[in-house]
Amino acid sequence: MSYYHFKPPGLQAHIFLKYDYQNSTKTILLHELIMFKDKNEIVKISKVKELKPTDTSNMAEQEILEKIERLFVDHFSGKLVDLFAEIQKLNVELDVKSKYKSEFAYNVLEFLIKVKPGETTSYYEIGSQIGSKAYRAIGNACRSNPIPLIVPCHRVLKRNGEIGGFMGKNSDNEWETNLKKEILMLEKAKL
DNA sequence: ACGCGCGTTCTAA
DNA sequence: TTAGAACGCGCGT
Repeated sequence: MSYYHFKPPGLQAHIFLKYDYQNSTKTILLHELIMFKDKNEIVKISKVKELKPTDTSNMAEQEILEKIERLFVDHFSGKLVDLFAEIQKLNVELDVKSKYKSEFAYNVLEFLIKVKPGETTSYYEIGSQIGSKAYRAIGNACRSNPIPLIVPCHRVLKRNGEIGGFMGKNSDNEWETNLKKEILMLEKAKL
């Protein structure tokens, strides 16, 4: 298990990818995307999870990671990229099934990937689409999303227009909720 | 501001 | 392993 770190200019967050590189197939299996306020947190997590940094001697691996980074840089510089669709065109497999194990959570995921940059939805709307009134449970499913941004849980708002929580935090003026707002602004979504 | 609803996770047998 | 209590990026009143 390895990690790759970068920071898109314009976004107030560092991005940390946790992945495995399969040498035989030259593909990357992406397990997790984590966002951090500052770089120190990244060092902490990588130690705890016993992750090795990217093997910069492996050109094929490095190349895929830089392509992924480019997509994020483009996206947050205003060129609105469908990250889920574009990353699938690279030699990357998204490891969503290990976290989205229940049928319920998988339904939420399937709906989320249809929400494109600049659009928003609500927990209520997801509920009516998947035939459930468990709005809080939908929130929990979004929270367990292993790859935020790529699976766009940040585009889900409360029905009354409030921002709602993000990455475990739900009170105003937390770094996480401000980040959610910032991302949506960069995506030029109507709030 | 309070009660509700319901999938998931935690906890104690 | 299994029931049941507790917990939540919410909703309606």
